Amino acid sequence: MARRPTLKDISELANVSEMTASRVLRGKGEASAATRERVLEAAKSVGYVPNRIAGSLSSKSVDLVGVVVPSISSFVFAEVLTGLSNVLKTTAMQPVFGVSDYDLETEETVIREMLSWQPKGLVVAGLEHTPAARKMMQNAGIPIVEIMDVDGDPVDLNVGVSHRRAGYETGKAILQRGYKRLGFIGTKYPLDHRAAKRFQGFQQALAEAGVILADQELYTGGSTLLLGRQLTEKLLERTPDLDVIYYSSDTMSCGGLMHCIMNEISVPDQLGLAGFNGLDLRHGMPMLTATMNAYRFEIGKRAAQLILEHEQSDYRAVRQVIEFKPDVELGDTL
Amino acid sequence: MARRPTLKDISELANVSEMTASRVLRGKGEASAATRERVLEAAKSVGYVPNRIAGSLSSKSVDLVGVVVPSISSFVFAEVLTGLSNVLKTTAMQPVFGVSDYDLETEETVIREMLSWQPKGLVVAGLEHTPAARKMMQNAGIPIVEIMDVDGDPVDLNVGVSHRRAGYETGKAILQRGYKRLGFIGTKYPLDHRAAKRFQGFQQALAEAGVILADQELYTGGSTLLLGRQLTEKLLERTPDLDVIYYSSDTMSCGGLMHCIMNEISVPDQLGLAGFNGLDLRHGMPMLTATMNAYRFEIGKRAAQLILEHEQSDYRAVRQVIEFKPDVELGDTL
DNA sequence: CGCTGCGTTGGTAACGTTATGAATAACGCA
DNA sequence: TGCGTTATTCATAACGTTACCAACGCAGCG
Repeated sequence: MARRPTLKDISELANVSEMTASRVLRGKGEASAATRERVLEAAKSVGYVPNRIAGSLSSKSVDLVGVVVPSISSFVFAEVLTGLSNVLKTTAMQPVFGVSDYDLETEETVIREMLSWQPKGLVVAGLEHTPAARKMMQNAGIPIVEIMDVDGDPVDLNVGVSHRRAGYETGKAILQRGYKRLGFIGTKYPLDHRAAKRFQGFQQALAEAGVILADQELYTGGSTLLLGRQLTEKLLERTPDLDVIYYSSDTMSCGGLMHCIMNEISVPDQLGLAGFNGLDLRHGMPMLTATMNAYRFEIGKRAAQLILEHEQSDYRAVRQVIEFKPDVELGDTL
Repeated sequence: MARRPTLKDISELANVSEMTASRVLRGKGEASAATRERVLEAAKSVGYVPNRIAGSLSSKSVDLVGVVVPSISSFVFAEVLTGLSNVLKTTAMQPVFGVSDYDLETEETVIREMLSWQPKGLVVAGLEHTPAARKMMQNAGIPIVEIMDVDGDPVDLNVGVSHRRAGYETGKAILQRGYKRLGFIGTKYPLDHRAAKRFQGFQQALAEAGVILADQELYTGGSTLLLGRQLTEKLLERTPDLDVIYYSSDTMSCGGLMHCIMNEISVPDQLGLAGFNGLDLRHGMPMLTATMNAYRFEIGKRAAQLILEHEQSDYRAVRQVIEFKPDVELGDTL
């Protein structure tokens, strides 16, 4: 009653060796119809569930893929995970998730935790890690895919977009549309390295055009519509002559749009708005906000595919970079 | 070079037994400062990562909690996972996720997969499962927490809200506000059992008041703002005299609100709107839509806590139900 | 100086499964 | 009927770690 049934129980019930039972249950190798029948019957009767831990230890192979992301509450990573999971579910692989909370020390712990399960591959968000984490990943002997960002020095495989480029291109597009008084609303670094890179790229575009950022508003924590509304209001109160705002996320820029609608600020004439991510949310809004797609779903998919492609026993890092190069989408708000 | 270092390598490097090395690395039991030093040094020098598979097999205990949800792209489950992960990260437990895609056969496979890792507990969304899945969960000998929904017969532990009640209460609230011509926009069952239950509860409230649903629009797939806008438009075109619409999700009702704003339909006078979930999104909108909170975050938290509380070697199902009973929040749109 | 006790350390045997190659049974053919 | 083959089946040894208990060495004490 108490103990979980093991292969041994099955084999005794079916009057075969453990080995034969194991083969029948896994569908590997030959077995006579009669034996197969008896084993299957025995397994069913006791509700046998194999012990993968023992199996993996013995076969030295695990059907797990580790995934480490900074957060799961954000849409961004939820979509990456969806892409990943869509690919993996066509195989026997199972994803194991860990959350780093935008903290590199936590990330190191989570990565160690993941690797200790000897997964077939590891997907990690971002290119910034502690030296110890980097070393572990280098020595892991499995494909490591760093995702989202390509601005940096990857350990092994790398799939993402250039956030520096995203900020730069958006900055240029804004200037090209004739805006002069630029504002910025974004997260406080150094928590979010990618947001910081977008800001740097943005600043570079301004610098090249000899334009100075008129004002900015920084926040910590998640992006929400409400916060976007509130910070837009605050920024405009302080600097009423802004004619465009660049947000570090579409959620925030849509919040900004809400503020404009509620206060009859005409977009994009009186105020232009631009965000980042290419979120679906934008399509429900009264106006389509400007953005640059972050290819979240595709990145997840590609990361999973890379791991499947590189699955082999003695793996060595290959340092392949896959960069998606989205264009600025002006929408109706620039 | 090729092989991953094992405890044996460490023990040879540090000139101690494997047992001593193991104890030092786990911080269990005593060891002299000198030995500890040498072992730690050796482990660091070769970048030792323990093999949890072997460890778990030996100690017969795994620090995993299985989680099976229908989808991760939806906010709803992302928040549940956040709550869960927030609690688990204060412990040594690690969540392992599986996605069932709203398909019971897939769910059965995923549950079997999860259980084969001998997790400390299993969290599953919903109360509807295949008979085989139910049986596996009953025999698992670990705490099983069915979440989201309490309208049904749980295998063991159960945390959620009554969706039947949610639909019923919302229906009553709508009628109480004096609305006469009621419309409904929701997902096509039987995919989403919970949405179906909300609809049933809603219908019951109408029936009790002798009111007949004036019109409805059903859809499959995820809820988005855009779809909410489109279906609202379609429904109103077909039945222009509707004075209120109940949506099976806040995402959809917010989309409906967008439609109203863009078409100068006055809310809540000309048209009332009500949704479900208590999504954060609502707070960024020009008006706060009516809703009923689904306690997503709390459910995740509570599920994790239940598993921690019931963690013990020979576990027997206890059949405890924890029901959250949110009130209808009228917001500005009813 | 020998004995007791405690702080350390090590040896051995699991844990439940699978890989491997050997053993057995069954079969076909001459 | 006997032998070579092939189809099944099995016994054994891992896999890397931890639990359990025995053994060791040293300090303190009589």
